[in-house]
Amino acid sequence: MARISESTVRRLSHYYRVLAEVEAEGRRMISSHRLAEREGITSAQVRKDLSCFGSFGRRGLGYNVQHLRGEIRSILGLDRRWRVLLVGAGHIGSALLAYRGFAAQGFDIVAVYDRDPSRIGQKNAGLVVQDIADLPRAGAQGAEVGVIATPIKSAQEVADALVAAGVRGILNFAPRKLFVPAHVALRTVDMTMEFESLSFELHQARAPRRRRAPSGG
Amino acid sequence: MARISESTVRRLSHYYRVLAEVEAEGRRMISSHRLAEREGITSAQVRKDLSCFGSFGRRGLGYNVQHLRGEIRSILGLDRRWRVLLVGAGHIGSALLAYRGFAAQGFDIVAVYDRDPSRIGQKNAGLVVQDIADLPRAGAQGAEVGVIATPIKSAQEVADALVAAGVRGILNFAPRKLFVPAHVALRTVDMTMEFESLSFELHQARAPRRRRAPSGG
DNA sequence: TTTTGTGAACGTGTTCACAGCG
DNA sequence: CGCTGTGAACACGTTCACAAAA
Repeated sequence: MARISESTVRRLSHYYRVLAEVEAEGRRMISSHRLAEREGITSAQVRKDLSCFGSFGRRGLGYNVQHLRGEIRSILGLDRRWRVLLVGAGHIGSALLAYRGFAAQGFDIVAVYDRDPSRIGQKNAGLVVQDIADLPRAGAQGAEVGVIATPIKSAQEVADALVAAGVRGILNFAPRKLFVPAHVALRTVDMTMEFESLSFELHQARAPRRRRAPSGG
Repeated sequence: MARISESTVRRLSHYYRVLAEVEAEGRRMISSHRLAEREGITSAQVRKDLSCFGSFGRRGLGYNVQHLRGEIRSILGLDRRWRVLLVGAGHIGSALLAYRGFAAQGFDIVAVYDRDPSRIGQKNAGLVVQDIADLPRAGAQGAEVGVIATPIKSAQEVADALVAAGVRGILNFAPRKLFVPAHVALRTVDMTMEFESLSFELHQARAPRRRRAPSGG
């Protein structure tokens, strides 16, 4: 199997969600064209993405919704459960704990850690917040994934601890680049960056081609 | 000025944050090489990105940290404030309200809306949650940005309402593709997708090149 | 005829490599 | 000599266009 691009995987995620909707609507088949339409991309892109993993469609008919959804679930590894360690019981951490969507997709938060003594021992969404000093023992829990929801300055340190605890993947919500060994998968959700990117576009829209003088031609 | 790629803008965000750190460390100058190192990219990339907007460095010396940071702040439009409407006072919405980082970067949430009667009228981080039915009047508040922190099924409808209310940019936290007019900037933060992308990579790492038979060659 | 699957063409973003300046 | 700024080379992802299958 050829190398799969990050963009393809992202779109697979989208297809998966669209297929859930389409299945709920009661449709049995869907063409690459319709699938593309709902994602705002081209049908060729859809077919190319799917062809990385096999031939799931039938010429002249399209794709069987239920079957394709099952295939993508399997490709994305969503047909199994992942044990997750959450570090940081602040606003974002609490939001993640409360969000039921992750459990629905196979991610079970099995432990929560924090550094703040006032949070340690508190119960949050059914889990008792543990001292981050106990994290190294977490490997024994068999968790494969770590989520970092701490302030920026602790993020790299926490990442190191998670790696030492034996996780194979990290989802980082702190807005900074983290360095992890090659065998550890890393994804970063950087809301700050999205805000700034939005700010850039809004700013550009007002003054699309300024050079030096604000009043100049 | 040539068209700026999305990736360049994202990296600008990163440079901006690194420069803040570097400035706090008391350094006066920084080379593209050092800047790149801290972001895990190449120095050519840094220079190319910056050259889209001007010549901020000095050959043989590098870039003045404070000056470059100011330039990027201006490029990203962070030297002004943006008025933000938040829709959805659930877990994510509350986390955003409580997060002080946004205000620090120029984003002021000026109003919060929800559909749930049990939330409407409640005070959240100093703001009274308003009925989403009152959103159309929001245009009068002069808000330029809308944040969608609602469940998936309401997201498109809320986007339409925000556009009608006159926002020029939307930051979407609901995991689905939204359709907005061309003059409205849109960014989506899709945590679910990041989880699934992580799941894919972890899954792949286990069985990197399977075909059909799990036991076959 | 409809729609997939895919090589080829195309466009965009990244890296290289070096001229030019300090 | 050190480091920036940048055209040229390269790699990668997207779109086109069509043969093959239903």
